[in-house]
Amino acid sequence: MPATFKNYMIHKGGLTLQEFDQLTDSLQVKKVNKDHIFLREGEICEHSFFVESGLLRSFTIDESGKEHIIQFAPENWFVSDRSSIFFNEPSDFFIEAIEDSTVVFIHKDFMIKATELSSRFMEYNEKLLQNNIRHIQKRVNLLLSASAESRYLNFIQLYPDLLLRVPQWMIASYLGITPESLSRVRKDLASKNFK
Amino acid sequence: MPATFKNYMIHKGGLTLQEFDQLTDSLQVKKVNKDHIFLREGEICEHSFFVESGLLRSFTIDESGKEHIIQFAPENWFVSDRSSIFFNEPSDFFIEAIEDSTVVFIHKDFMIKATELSSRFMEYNEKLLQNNIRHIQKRVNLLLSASAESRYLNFIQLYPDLLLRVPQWMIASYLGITPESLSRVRKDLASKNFK
DNA sequence: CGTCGAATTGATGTCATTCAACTACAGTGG
DNA sequence: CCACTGTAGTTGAATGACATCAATTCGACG
Repeated sequence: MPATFKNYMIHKGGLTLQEFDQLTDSLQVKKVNKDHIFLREGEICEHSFFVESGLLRSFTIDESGKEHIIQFAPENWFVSDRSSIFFNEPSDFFIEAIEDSTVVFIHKDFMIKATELSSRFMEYNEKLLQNNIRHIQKRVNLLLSASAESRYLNFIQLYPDLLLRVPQWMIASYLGITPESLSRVRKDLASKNFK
Repeated sequence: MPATFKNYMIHKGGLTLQEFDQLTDSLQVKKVNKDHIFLREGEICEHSFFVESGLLRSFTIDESGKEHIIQFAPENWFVSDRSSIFFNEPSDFFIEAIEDSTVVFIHKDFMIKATELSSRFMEYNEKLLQNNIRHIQKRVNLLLSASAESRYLNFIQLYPDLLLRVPQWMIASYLGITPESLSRVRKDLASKNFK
């Protein structure tokens, strides 16, 4: 019944129709409202989430109460706390809907079973992992080397679609700056581009 | 002949002695001097490196010519550019010895063959990957949320042994600050602790 | 002993934060 | 329909954290 997810698993994940149908026990599709919380800090993450429609974010809250956004997950993205799932540890972060969304809850068993069932899925899964590493690694690099402005420019070229959908203060949080600073960065850029 | 590595693969990596011996074609042990470069930006990474003794680092160089240290690899650590190996892409970074070192060159075939040979090794390998993600993720978090001082404190409790071996300007580079700033941070900490 | 890179220190500059005020707007309840 | 409220975004002024530049010291090593 999760049509998008099913297609995704079959076309990109390397599962056959029959394999997929053996795994549906570990899946649930849910419609949730904006602000729904899927995972809280301290909980052990039991599911990955696949976004069929809508938009999720994952974020931490530091000792001083500030939020730091780890990742946005729009349509056809996965989000979860891999470490929490894999090592069975309490999660460091939160996962929340920032739009009304339709989300597939993928129980951790799904991945295990799918991996046993299909070597092509296993490869796909490793590819996801590797991609994830590449992605986070780039982010570390940016944070180490780039100014707020160039991080923002990088953001808009990586996620042009999100610009319109994500409130500005969340983008600031993703970039590691304050909303005020982002506002000023944008002002600067605007003045540069129109003269 | 790489005794430490062999032990490591058998005790932690889940390989049997016989399995390991089938794979030695993909291994070479080399002694290299300080400043030896294992990988340059733009090259495709063909090996993982296992440090038997000594100390390596991986780092990027940004457009303005500044180095940013990604990782230190002391004894019994692995270092490589996973993304470059996995996706067959030019590497973003450099790998270099910062002490005279003995290093096992692990050709990318090793991992592939070992994974086919042993499901226990496969699990071990995934664990390495997951650990890697956890580790980088924590770093992103620190960079987003913590001051230079607390990043330094975090560093010394994570890698107390490296403190003595790594020149200070490299630690600064790892933390994403200038050597001058790190010097001042240390001065501050010293004055706090002795009064 | 002289040289070179690492580390420290001081003076100054820059970028981003903080705090506060203000605008704009969407949602709520009277 | 309008006032009330709360949140997002912008702007300004002051502050703070870290960078930059330059000078000096320190220690390792040839």
